[in-house]
Amino acid sequence: MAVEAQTIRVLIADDQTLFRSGLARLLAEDPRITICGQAVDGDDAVAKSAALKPDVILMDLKMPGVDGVEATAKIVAAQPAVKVLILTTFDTDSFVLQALRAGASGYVLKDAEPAAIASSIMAVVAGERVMASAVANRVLDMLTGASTPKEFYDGLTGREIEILKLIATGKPNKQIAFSLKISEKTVRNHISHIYEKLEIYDRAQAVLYAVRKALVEL
Amino acid sequence: MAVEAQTIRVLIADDQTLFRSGLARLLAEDPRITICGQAVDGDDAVAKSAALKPDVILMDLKMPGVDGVEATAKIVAAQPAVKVLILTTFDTDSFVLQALRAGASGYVLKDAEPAAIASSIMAVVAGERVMASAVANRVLDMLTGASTPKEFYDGLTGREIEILKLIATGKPNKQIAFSLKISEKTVRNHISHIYEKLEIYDRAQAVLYAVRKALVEL
DNA sequence: TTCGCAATCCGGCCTGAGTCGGAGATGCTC
DNA sequence: GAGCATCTCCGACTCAGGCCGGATTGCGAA
Repeated sequence: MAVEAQTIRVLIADDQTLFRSGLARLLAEDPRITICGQAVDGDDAVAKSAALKPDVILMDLKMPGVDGVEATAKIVAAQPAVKVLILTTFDTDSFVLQALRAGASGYVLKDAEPAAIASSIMAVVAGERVMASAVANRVLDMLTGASTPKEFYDGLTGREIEILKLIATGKPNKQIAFSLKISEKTVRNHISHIYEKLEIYDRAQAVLYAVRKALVEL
Repeated sequence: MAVEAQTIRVLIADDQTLFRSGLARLLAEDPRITICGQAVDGDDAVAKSAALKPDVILMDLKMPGVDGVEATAKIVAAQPAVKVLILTTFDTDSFVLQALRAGASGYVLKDAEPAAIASSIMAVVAGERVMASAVANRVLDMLTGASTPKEFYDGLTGREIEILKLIATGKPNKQIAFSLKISEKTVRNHISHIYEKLEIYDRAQAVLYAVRKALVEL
């Protein structure tokens, strides 16, 4: 008990058992850290967080069912004192920002050194925000750039992103127009602008762009 | 030395440092197993395999540059005695079969229990083939079904899959026809058949199908 | 051998998609 | 107020994409 009061209590949320176990084992070697539990998906993370009241949650973004972003939002809302540290493979570009908006204290890449994870945990407990370098620049650009969330999708406007998402679900223009309650011609104009900005030529490439940027679920 | 002669020497190949380290730590606890090295990509795996001569290689499928399938083929060709055990997240459906064709001794899922990994390692060393259940049925169907690799992609023929892959890279029909040295009309006919079999209506959905089935890289 | 299937090709037909030019309505910024 | 960006709409045009019918070759199974 006296020991636990001094160590950081960490909850690991990741759907891959092997990764979770390995990470738990690695972190357990650090005397400053205690693994207080493991969660296999977003719902489980929310529940275990409430029950175990950890200091820090290591949260994977891509999980079945309730994903990391949603789980982060719920946990932060219910327990503001809990720090959420996102674990990402980095190929899910856009979700990192969403997670930070949802209240995460930072994120680290899955191919970081084990020691770096421990350091990051200590840092967020101290109230700092931790950002792995690669995406950090863009995040900082967003924050310093007078909160303009632009230029993240190559200058697409909100409406264009909205339409791009619908394209990427396989919907034809007519259905897109119906969904957004606008004319089909307008949809086509938007799409033309999208192609221009992304320097692509047709729908198939638009779908690929969208999945690469993780604008749609697979 | 006497100890090493009795333990299984394992090489881990995975691009995620954290996963690799965690797995190494987990396996190191099993007295029957010794981690003799780690590789960060396919090329590295081939090189370290030649240098370290491990008994078993745990090989991730999705790695930057040379992927697991190619590395497996090279290693099996150069060192037939080495057993390659594929580690997969399971969302890369098609590559599992390719890896097995390339000479892998089996595959295990990344969300398996740590103990199961150790058991699998022991099994492949003993000359067995290890298959995680989920995909195994289909693999068995293929083997028992008089070696007909059909019905794996909803009944698409080889040619159709070939064309579907090209669609999913964003190529228009004309370029597909040129690549395959066939008429564009023929391409369109094949595509019609693809749509029929997959119960879809256009290119965008075909692209989505392909990325879901991991027929194309992102 | 006959049958079926895969793969190849053709031509015609129709629709969806994408381009172009123009235009009105907001709303923000300088 | 002028300028700019965004969102909206329209008409008209072109063409790639998708569908249908029909036909040939070759291969493997019945």
